[in-house]
Amino acid sequence: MPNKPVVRKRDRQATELRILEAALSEFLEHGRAGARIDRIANAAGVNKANIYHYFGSKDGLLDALLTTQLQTVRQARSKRPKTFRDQLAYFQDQQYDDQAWIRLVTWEAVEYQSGAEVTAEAERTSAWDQVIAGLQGAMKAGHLPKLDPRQLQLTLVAIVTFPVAFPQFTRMITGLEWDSDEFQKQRKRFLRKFANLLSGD
Amino acid sequence: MPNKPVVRKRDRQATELRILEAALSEFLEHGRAGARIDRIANAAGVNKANIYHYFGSKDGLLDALLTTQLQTVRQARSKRPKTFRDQLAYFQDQQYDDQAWIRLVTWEAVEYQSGAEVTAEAERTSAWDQVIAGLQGAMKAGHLPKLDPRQLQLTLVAIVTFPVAFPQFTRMITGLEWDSDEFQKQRKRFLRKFANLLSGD
DNA sequence: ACAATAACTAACCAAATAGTTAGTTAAAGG
DNA sequence: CCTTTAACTAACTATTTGGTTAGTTATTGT
Repeated sequence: MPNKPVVRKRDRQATELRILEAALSEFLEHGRAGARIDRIANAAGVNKANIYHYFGSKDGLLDALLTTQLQTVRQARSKRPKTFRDQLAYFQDQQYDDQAWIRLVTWEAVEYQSGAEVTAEAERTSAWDQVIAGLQGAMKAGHLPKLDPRQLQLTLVAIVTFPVAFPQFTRMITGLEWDSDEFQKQRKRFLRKFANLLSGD
Repeated sequence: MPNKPVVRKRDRQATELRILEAALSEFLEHGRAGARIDRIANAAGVNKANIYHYFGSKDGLLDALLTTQLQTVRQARSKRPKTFRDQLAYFQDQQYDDQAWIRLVTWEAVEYQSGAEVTAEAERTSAWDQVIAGLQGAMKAGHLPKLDPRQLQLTLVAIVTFPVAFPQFTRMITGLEWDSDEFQKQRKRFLRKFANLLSGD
Protein backbone atom coordinates (compact mmCIF):
# COMPACT_ATOMS: atom_id res chain seq x y z
CA MET A 1 0.00 0.00 0.00
CA PRO A 2 1.21 3.48 -0.70
CA ASN A 3 2.36 5.28 2.41
CA LYS A 4 0.11 8.15 3.31
CA PRO A 5 1.79 11.50 2.95
CA VAL A 6 2.47 13.11 6.29
CA VAL A 7 0.34 16.18 6.74
CA ARG A 8 2.52 19.00 7.91
CA LYS A 9 2.22 22.67 8.61
CA ARG A 10 3.72 24.82 5.91
CA ASP A 11 7.02 26.07 7.22
CA ARG A 12 9.87 26.96 4.94
CA GLN A 13 12.62 26.83 7.56
CA ALA A 14 11.57 23.42 8.82
CA THR A 15 11.28 22.09 5.30
CA GLU A 16 14.67 23.39 4.29
CA LEU A 17 16.11 21.74 7.35
CA ARG A 18 14.58 18.38 6.49
CA ILE A 19 15.91 18.71 2.96
CA LEU A 20 19.38 19.54 4.20
CA GLU A 21 19.38 16.59 6.57
CA ALA A 22 18.38 14.23 3.81
CA ALA A 23 20.89 15.85 1.47
CA LEU A 24 23.66 15.38 4.00
CA SER A 25 23.30 11.63 4.17
CA GLU A 26 22.76 11.37 0.42
CA PHE A 27 25.82 13.40 -0.56
CA LEU A 28 27.82 11.73 2.19
CA GLU A 29 27.09 8.34 0.76
CA HIS A 30 27.10 9.03 -2.97
CA GLY A 31 28.94 12.29 -3.61
CA ARG A 32 27.90 14.94 -6.06
CA ALA A 33 27.59 12.81 -9.17
CA GLY A 34 26.02 9.84 -7.41
CA ALA A 35 23.53 11.74 -5.28
CA ARG A 36 19.91 11.58 -6.47
CA ILE A 37 17.53 14.45 -5.98
CA ASP A 38 14.57 12.08 -6.02
CA ARG A 39 16.02 10.11 -3.15
CA ILE A 40 16.62 13.27 -1.18
CA ALA A 41 13.06 14.44 -1.83
CA ASN A 42 11.68 11.10 -0.72
CA ALA A 43 13.80 10.88 2.40
CA ALA A 44 12.85 14.40 3.36
CA GLY A 45 9.17 13.81 2.59
CA VAL A 46 9.18 16.77 0.26
CA ASN A 47 8.20 17.33 -3.33
CA LYS A 48 11.18 17.54 -5.62
CA ALA A 49 10.08 20.83 -7.12
CA ASN A 50 10.34 22.31 -3.67
CA ILE A 51 14.01 21.52 -3.54
CA TYR A 52 14.51 23.41 -6.79
CA HIS A 53 12.33 26.19 -5.48
CA TYR A 54 14.58 26.65 -2.45
CA PHE A 55 18.01 25.70 -3.71
CA GLY A 56 17.83 26.28 -7.44
CA SER A 57 19.82 23.26 -8.57
CA LYS A 58 21.65 20.18 -7.41
CA ASP A 59 24.85 22.18 -7.09
CA GLY A 60 23.00 24.91 -5.26
CA LEU A 61 21.80 22.37 -2.74
CA LEU A 62 25.27 20.93 -2.29
CA ASP A 63 26.66 24.39 -1.80
CA ALA A 64 24.08 25.25 0.84
CA LEU A 65 24.80 21.96 2.54
CA LEU A 66 28.54 22.58 2.65
CA THR A 67 27.99 26.06 4.00
CA THR A 68 25.82 24.92 6.89
CA GLN A 69 28.13 22.01 7.68
CA LEU A 70 31.05 24.37 7.71
CA GLN A 71 29.27 26.47 10.31
CA THR A 72 28.69 23.40 12.45
CA VAL A 73 32.33 22.41 12.26
CA ARG A 74 33.46 25.94 13.01
CA GLN A 75 31.41 25.99 16.19
CA ALA A 76 32.80 22.66 17.35
CA ARG A 77 36.33 23.83 16.63
CA SER A 78 36.00 26.93 18.76
CA LYS A 79 36.60 24.70 21.79
CA ARG A 80 39.95 23.53 20.45
CA PRO A 81 42.62 23.39 23.18
CA LYS A 82 45.34 25.95 22.91
CA THR A 83 48.43 23.91 23.76
CA PHE A 84 50.00 21.72 21.14
CA ARG A 85 50.30 18.70 23.39
CA ASP A 86 46.55 18.40 23.85
CA GLN A 87 45.71 19.01 20.24
CA LEU A 88 46.51 15.61 18.80
CA ALA A 89 44.56 13.80 21.51
CA TYR A 90 41.71 16.26 21.23
CA PHE A 91 41.41 15.87 17.50
CA GLN A 92 41.51 12.15 17.87
CA ASP A 93 38.48 12.32 20.20
CA GLN A 94 36.77 14.83 17.97
CA GLN A 95 37.08 12.52 14.97
CA TYR A 96 33.86 10.78 15.61
CA ASP A 97 31.85 13.98 15.43
CA ASP A 98 33.88 15.05 12.45
CA GLN A 99 33.37 11.98 10.33
CA ALA A 100 30.65 13.62 8.26
CA TRP A 101 32.85 16.59 7.58
CA ILE A 102 35.84 14.42 6.78
CA ARG A 103 33.81 12.51 4.23
CA LEU A 104 32.50 15.71 2.70
CA VAL A 105 35.98 17.13 2.23
CA THR A 106 37.11 13.82 0.77
CA TRP A 107 34.40 14.12 -1.85
CA GLU A 108 35.47 17.69 -2.28
CA ALA A 109 39.07 16.64 -2.86
CA VAL A 110 38.08 14.25 -5.55
CA GLU A 111 35.18 15.96 -7.27
CA TYR A 112 36.43 19.50 -7.63
CA GLN A 113 38.45 20.00 -10.77
CA SER A 114 42.10 20.28 -9.91
CA GLY A 115 43.22 23.69 -8.80
CA ALA A 116 39.68 25.05 -8.54
CA GLU A 117 38.71 26.85 -5.36
CA VAL A 118 36.52 24.97 -2.96
CA THR A 119 33.46 26.29 -1.14
CA ALA A 120 34.31 29.16 1.19
CA GLU A 121 37.99 28.74 0.54
CA ALA A 122 38.91 32.25 1.68
CA GLU A 123 37.27 31.89 5.09
CA ARG A 124 38.66 28.45 5.61
CA THR A 125 42.14 29.64 4.70
CA SER A 126 42.02 32.42 7.23
CA ALA A 127 40.77 30.01 9.88
CA TRP A 128 43.84 27.89 9.25
CA ASP A 129 46.00 30.98 9.48
CA GLN A 130 44.80 31.48 13.03
CA VAL A 131 45.55 27.91 14.00
CA ILE A 132 49.01 28.23 12.55
CA ALA A 133 49.63 31.44 14.44
CA GLY A 134 48.89 29.47 17.60
CA LEU A 135 51.43 26.83 16.66
CA GLN A 136 54.01 29.49 15.99
CA GLY A 137 53.40 30.91 19.44
CA ALA A 138 54.02 27.52 21.02
CA MET A 139 57.26 27.22 19.08
CA LYS A 140 58.53 30.60 20.22
CA ALA A 141 57.63 29.71 23.78
CA GLY A 142 59.83 26.63 23.38
CA HIS A 143 57.10 24.07 23.86
CA LEU A 144 57.77 22.69 20.45
CA PRO A 145 60.75 22.12 18.19
CA LYS A 146 61.22 24.75 15.54
CA LEU A 147 59.77 23.48 12.31
CA ASP A 148 57.96 25.15 9.46
CA PRO A 149 54.62 25.69 11.22
CA ARG A 150 52.54 25.31 8.08
CA GLN A 151 54.17 22.06 7.13
CA LEU A 152 53.71 20.87 10.68
CA GLN A 153 50.04 21.79 10.71
CA LEU A 154 49.48 20.00 7.41
CA THR A 155 51.16 16.97 8.93
CA LEU A 156 49.03 17.05 12.08
CA VAL A 157 45.83 17.25 10.07
CA ALA A 158 47.07 14.38 7.94
CA ILE A 159 47.77 12.22 10.95
CA VAL A 160 44.32 12.53 12.50
CA THR A 161 42.28 12.72 9.32
CA PHE A 162 43.80 9.98 7.24
CA PRO A 163 42.60 6.92 9.19
CA VAL A 164 39.00 8.13 8.92
CA ALA A 165 39.23 9.34 5.36
CA PHE A 166 40.87 6.11 4.17
CA PRO A 167 39.22 3.39 6.23
CA GLN A 168 40.51 0.71 3.87
CA PHE A 169 44.12 1.66 4.66
CA THR A 170 43.42 1.62 8.37
CA ARG A 171 42.00 -1.86 7.95
CA MET A 172 44.77 -3.19 5.72
CA ILE A 173 47.61 -1.76 7.80
CA THR A 174 46.34 -2.23 11.35
CA GLY A 175 43.80 -5.01 10.87
CA LEU A 176 41.19 -2.91 12.66
CA GLU A 177 38.22 -0.77 11.63
CA TRP A 178 38.89 2.89 12.36
CA ASP A 179 35.70 3.24 14.39
CA SER A 180 36.36 0.24 16.63
CA ASP A 181 37.15 0.79 20.30
CA GLU A 182 40.36 -1.17 19.92
CA PHE A 183 41.68 1.03 17.14
CA GLN A 184 40.78 4.22 18.99
CA LYS A 185 42.58 2.97 22.07
CA GLN A 186 45.73 2.01 20.17
CA ARG A 187 45.70 5.21 18.20
CA LYS A 188 45.45 7.39 21.27
CA ARG A 189 48.32 5.61 22.98
CA PHE A 190 50.43 5.89 19.88
CA LEU A 191 49.70 9.56 19.36
CA ARG A 192 50.57 10.36 22.95
CA LYS A 193 53.99 8.73 22.59
CA PHE A 194 54.45 10.27 19.18
CA ALA A 195 53.72 13.77 20.44
CA ASN A 196 56.18 13.25 23.30
CA LEU A 197 58.90 12.21 20.89
CA LEU A 198 58.34 15.34 18.84
CA SER A 199 58.35 17.62 21.85
CA GLY A 200 61.69 16.06 22.67
CA ASP A 201 60.53 14.57 25.92
CA MET B 1 33.37 17.89 -40.29
CA PRO B 2 33.20 14.47 -38.72
CA ASN B 3 36.64 13.13 -37.87
CA LYS B 4 37.57 10.15 -39.97
CA PRO B 5 37.74 6.96 -38.02
CA VAL B 6 41.30 5.75 -37.66
CA VAL B 7 41.84 2.54 -39.57
CA ARG B 8 43.59 0.08 -37.33
CA LYS B 9 44.69 -3.49 -37.39
CA ARG B 10 42.48 -5.78 -35.37
CA ASP B 11 44.33 -6.54 -32.17
CA ARG B 12 42.58 -7.37 -28.96
CA GLN B 13 45.51 -6.67 -26.64
CA ALA B 14 46.22 -3.29 -28.15
CA THR B 15 42.55 -2.37 -28.05
CA GLU B 16 42.17 -3.40 -24.44
CA LEU B 17 45.19 -1.31 -23.62
CA ARG B 18 43.76 1.75 -25.32
CA ILE B 19 40.49 1.22 -23.45
CA LEU B 20 42.28 0.90 -20.11
CA GLU B 21 44.27 4.05 -20.75
CA ALA B 22 41.15 6.00 -21.54
CA ALA B 23 39.38 4.44 -18.58
CA LEU B 24 42.19 5.47 -16.28
CA SER B 25 41.87 9.14 -17.01
CA GLU B 26 38.07 8.96 -17.01
CA PHE B 27 37.77 7.20 -13.64
CA LEU B 28 40.56 9.34 -12.26
CA GLU B 29 38.67 12.46 -13.07
CA HIS B 30 35.08 11.40 -12.44
CA GLY B 31 35.06 8.33 -10.24
CA ARG B 32 32.83 5.32 -10.65
CA ALA B 33 29.48 7.09 -10.66
CA GLY B 34 30.64 10.02 -12.75
CA ALA B 35 32.60 8.09 -15.35
CA ARG B 36 30.92 7.74 -18.76
CA ILE B 37 31.40 4.70 -20.92
CA ASP B 38 30.69 6.72 -24.05
CA ARG B 39 33.47 9.11 -23.22
CA ILE B 40 35.87 6.25 -22.63
CA ALA B 41 34.88 4.65 -25.93
CA ASN B 42 35.39 7.93 -27.75
CA ALA B 43 38.73 8.69 -26.14
CA ALA B 44 39.96 5.20 -26.91
CA GLY B 45 38.62 5.32 -30.47
CA VAL B 46 36.69 2.16 -29.84
CA ASN B 47 33.09 1.12 -30.25
CA LYS B 48 31.25 0.99 -26.95
CA ALA B 49 30.02 -2.54 -27.54
CA ASN B 50 33.62 -3.60 -27.64
CA ILE B 51 34.14 -2.42 -24.10
CA TYR B 52 31.23 -4.56 -22.97
CA HIS B 53 32.56 -7.42 -25.05
CA TYR B 54 35.89 -7.33 -23.24
CA PHE B 55 35.02 -6.14 -19.76
CA GLY B 56 31.38 -7.11 -19.31
CA SER B 57 30.21 -4.02 -17.47
CA LYS B 58 31.24 -0.67 -16.12
CA ASP B 59 32.21 -2.25 -12.82
CA GLY B 60 34.09 -4.98 -14.66
CA LEU B 61 36.09 -2.34 -16.46
CA LEU B 62 36.86 -0.49 -13.24
CA ASP B 63 37.93 -3.70 -11.61
CA ALA B 64 40.27 -4.59 -14.47
CA LEU B 65 41.68 -1.07 -14.32
CA LEU B 66 42.36 -1.26 -10.59
CA THR B 67 44.02 -4.62 -11.00
CA THR B 68 46.44 -3.43 -13.67
CA GLN B 69 47.19 -0.22 -11.79
CA LEU B 70 47.89 -2.23 -8.68
CA GLN B 71 50.47 -4.24 -10.63
CA THR B 72 52.13 -1.04 -11.81
CA VAL B 73 52.33 0.31 -8.29
CA ARG B 74 53.64 -2.96 -6.95
CA GLN B 75 56.49 -2.91 -9.43
CA ALA B 76 57.42 0.65 -8.56
CA ARG B 77 57.35 -0.18 -4.86
CA SER B 78 59.77 -3.05 -5.20
CA LYS B 79 62.55 -0.44 -5.29
CA ARG B 80 61.56 0.96 -1.90
CA PRO B 81 64.62 1.67 0.27
CA LYS B 82 65.06 -0.59 3.24
CA THR B 83 66.07 1.87 5.95
CA PHE B 84 63.46 3.93 7.68
CA ARG B 85 65.35 7.17 7.37
CA ASP B 86 65.26 7.11 3.60
CA GLN B 87 61.67 6.04 3.33
CA LEU B 88 59.95 9.34 4.02
CA ALA B 89 62.12 11.17 1.53
CA TYR B 90 61.76 8.39 -1.01
CA PHE B 91 58.01 8.35 -0.77
CA GLN B 92 57.94 12.08 -1.10
CA ASP B 93 59.83 11.81 -4.40
CA GLN B 94 57.71 8.90 -5.51
CA GLN B 95 54.52 10.92 -5.01
CA TYR B 96 54.50 12.32 -8.44
CA ASP B 97 54.41 8.91 -10.06
CA ASP B 98 51.90 7.79 -7.52
CA GLN B 99 49.39 10.56 -8.01
CA ALA B 100 47.15 8.42 -10.21
CA TRP B 101 47.12 5.64 -7.66
CA ILE B 102 46.49 8.06 -4.81
CA ARG B 103 43.50 9.46 -6.60
CA LEU B 104 42.17 6.00 -7.36
CA VAL B 105 42.35 4.96 -3.72
CA THR B 106 40.70 8.21 -2.71
CA TRP B 107 37.79 7.33 -4.96
CA GLU B 108 37.91 3.88 -3.50
CA ALA B 109 37.73 5.28 0.03
CA VAL B 110 34.67 7.25 -0.77
CA GLU B 111 32.76 5.06 -3.20
CA TYR B 112 33.01 1.67 -1.58
CA GLN B 113 30.23 1.10 0.90
CA SER B 114 31.60 1.35 4.42
CA GLY B 115 33.26 -1.80 5.70
CA ALA B 116 33.16 -3.52 2.31
CA GLU B 117 36.37 -5.11 1.07
CA VAL B 118 38.23 -3.26 -1.64
CA THR B 119 39.74 -4.73 -4.81
CA ALA B 120 42.49 -7.24 -4.03
CA GLU B 121 42.31 -6.46 -0.35
CA ALA B 122 43.97 -9.71 0.72
CA GLU B 123 47.05 -9.21 -1.44
CA ARG B 124 47.36 -5.59 -0.49
CA THR B 125 47.09 -6.46 3.19
CA SER B 126 49.89 -8.98 2.98
CA ALA B 127 52.04 -6.47 1.11
CA TRP B 128 51.59 -4.08 4.03
CA ASP B 129 52.47 -6.87 6.43
CA GLN B 130 55.86 -7.14 4.76
CA VAL B 131 56.50 -3.42 4.98
CA ILE B 132 55.58 -3.50 8.64
CA ALA B 133 57.90 -6.40 9.30
CA GLY B 134 60.68 -4.21 7.90
CA LEU B 135 59.79 -1.40 10.27
CA GLN B 136 59.80 -3.81 13.18
CA GLY B 137 63.27 -4.93 12.21
CA ALA B 138 64.53 -1.35 12.25
CA MET B 139 63.01 -0.85 15.68
CA LYS B 140 64.70 -3.93 17.10
CA ALA B 141 68.00 -2.79 15.62
CA GLY B 142 67.51 0.46 17.53
CA HIS B 143 67.34 2.72 14.51
CA LEU B 144 63.89 3.82 15.52
CA PRO B 145 62.01 4.49 18.75
CA LYS B 146 59.79 1.67 19.87
CA LEU B 147 56.28 2.42 18.81
CA ASP B 148 53.42 0.26 17.62
CA PRO B 149 54.76 -0.48 14.11
CA ARG B 150 51.33 -0.67 12.49
CA GLN B 151 50.26 2.65 13.93
CA LEU B 152 53.56 4.13 12.83
CA GLN B 153 53.18 2.79 9.30
CA LEU B 154 49.64 4.17 9.08
CA THR B 155 51.03 7.51 10.18
CA LEU B 156 53.84 7.50 7.64
CA VAL B 157 51.45 6.75 4.82
CA ALA B 158 49.19 9.49 6.08
CA ILE B 159 52.00 12.02 6.09
CA VAL B 160 53.08 11.45 2.50
CA THR B 161 49.69 10.72 0.98
CA PHE B 162 47.54 13.41 2.52
CA PRO B 163 48.95 16.48 0.74
CA VAL B 164 48.33 14.84 -2.64
CA ALA B 165 44.99 13.32 -1.76
CA PHE B 166 43.67 16.59 -0.29
CA PRO B 167 45.16 19.29 -2.48
CA GLN B 168 42.71 21.84 -1.14
CA PHE B 169 44.11 21.42 2.39
CA THR B 170 47.64 21.73 1.14
CA ARG B 171 46.64 24.96 -0.55
CA MET B 172 44.67 26.38 2.37
CA ILE B 173 47.28 25.50 5.00
CA THR B 174 50.53 26.17 3.18
CA GLY B 175 49.40 28.57 0.48
CA LEU B 176 51.02 26.40 -2.17
CA GLU B 177 49.86 23.84 -4.69
CA TRP B 178 51.07 20.36 -3.80
CA ASP B 179 52.69 19.87 -7.19
CA SER B 180 54.63 23.12 -7.19
CA ASP B 181 58.39 23.05 -6.89
CA GLU B 182 58.25 25.32 -3.88
CA PHE B 183 55.95 23.00 -1.96
CA GLN B 184 58.01 19.94 -2.80
CA LYS B 185 61.16 21.69 -1.60
CA GLN B 186 59.60 22.81 1.68
CA ARG B 187 58.03 19.44 2.28
CA LYS B 188 61.28 17.57 1.79
CA ARG B 189 63.14 19.83 4.19
CA PHE B 190 60.41 19.49 6.74
CA LEU B 191 60.24 15.72 6.47
CA ARG B 192 63.98 15.38 6.88
CA LYS B 193 63.90 17.36 10.13
CA PHE B 194 60.78 15.55 11.23
CA ALA B 195 62.34 12.13 10.68
CA ASN B 196 65.40 13.21 12.61
CA LEU B 197 63.30 14.31 15.55
CA LEU B 198 61.57 10.96 15.61
CA SER B 199 64.80 9.01 15.42
CA GLY B 200 65.90 11.00 18.44
CA ASP B 201 68.73 12.72 16.66
C1' DA C 1 -13.47 38.93 4.68
C1' DC C 2 -10.31 39.17 1.06
C1' DA C 3 -6.45 39.73 -1.70
C1' DA C 4 -1.58 38.68 -2.12
C1' DT C 5 2.06 35.67 -1.26
C1' DA C 6 4.48 31.63 -1.35
C1' DA C 7 4.60 26.74 0.24
C1' DC C 8 3.56 22.84 -1.95
C1' DT C 9 2.19 19.18 -5.57
C1' DA C 10 1.34 15.85 -9.68
C1' DA C 11 2.52 15.22 -14.01
C1' DC C 12 5.55 15.96 -17.45
C1' DC C 13 9.89 16.46 -20.57
C1' DA C 14 14.23 16.23 -22.84
C1' DA C 15 18.61 14.56 -22.41
C1' DA C 16 21.72 11.27 -20.92
C1' DT C 17 23.20 6.67 -20.07
C1' DA C 18 24.27 1.64 -19.24
C1' DG C 19 23.67 -1.99 -21.78
C1' DT C 20 21.98 -4.90 -26.18
C1' DT C 21 21.29 -6.60 -30.83
C1' DA C 22 22.03 -8.03 -35.18
C1' DG C 23 24.98 -8.02 -38.11
C1' DT C 24 29.75 -6.98 -40.98
C1' DT C 25 34.45 -7.84 -41.94
C1' DA C 26 39.20 -8.76 -41.08
C1' DA C 27 42.26 -12.34 -39.75
C1' DA C 28 43.85 -17.23 -38.84
C1' DG C 29 44.07 -22.17 -39.62
C1' DG C 30 43.74 -25.93 -42.58
C1' DC D 1 40.72 -20.82 -51.26
C1' DC D 2 37.33 -21.32 -47.88
C1' DT D 3 35.52 -21.88 -43.43
C1' DT D 4 35.56 -20.49 -38.70
C1' DT D 5 36.44 -17.27 -35.27
C1' DA D 6 36.23 -13.10 -33.10
C1' DA D 7 37.20 -8.11 -33.53
C1' DC D 8 34.47 -4.57 -34.57
C1' DT D 9 30.30 -1.46 -35.66
C1' DA D 10 25.74 1.31 -36.20
C1' DA D 11 21.59 1.62 -34.44
C1' DC D 12 18.56 0.80 -30.88
C1' DT D 13 16.21 0.36 -26.13
C1' DA D 14 14.68 0.83 -21.56
C1' DT D 15 15.38 3.47 -17.79
C1' DT D 16 17.03 7.00 -15.05
C1' DT D 17 17.68 11.70 -14.10
C1' DG D 18 17.92 16.80 -13.43
C1' DG D 19 14.93 20.06 -14.13
C1' DT D 20 10.15 22.38 -15.43
C1' DT D 21 5.28 23.59 -15.65
C1' DA D 22 0.96 24.79 -14.46
C1' DG D 23 -1.65 24.86 -11.06
C1' DT D 24 -3.65 24.22 -5.92
C1' DT D 25 -4.04 25.54 -1.23
C1' DA D 26 -2.51 27.11 3.27
C1' DT D 27 -1.01 31.28 5.46
C1' DT D 28 -0.45 36.22 6.33
C1' DG D 29 -1.17 41.08 6.36
C1' DT D 30 -4.77 44.52 5.96
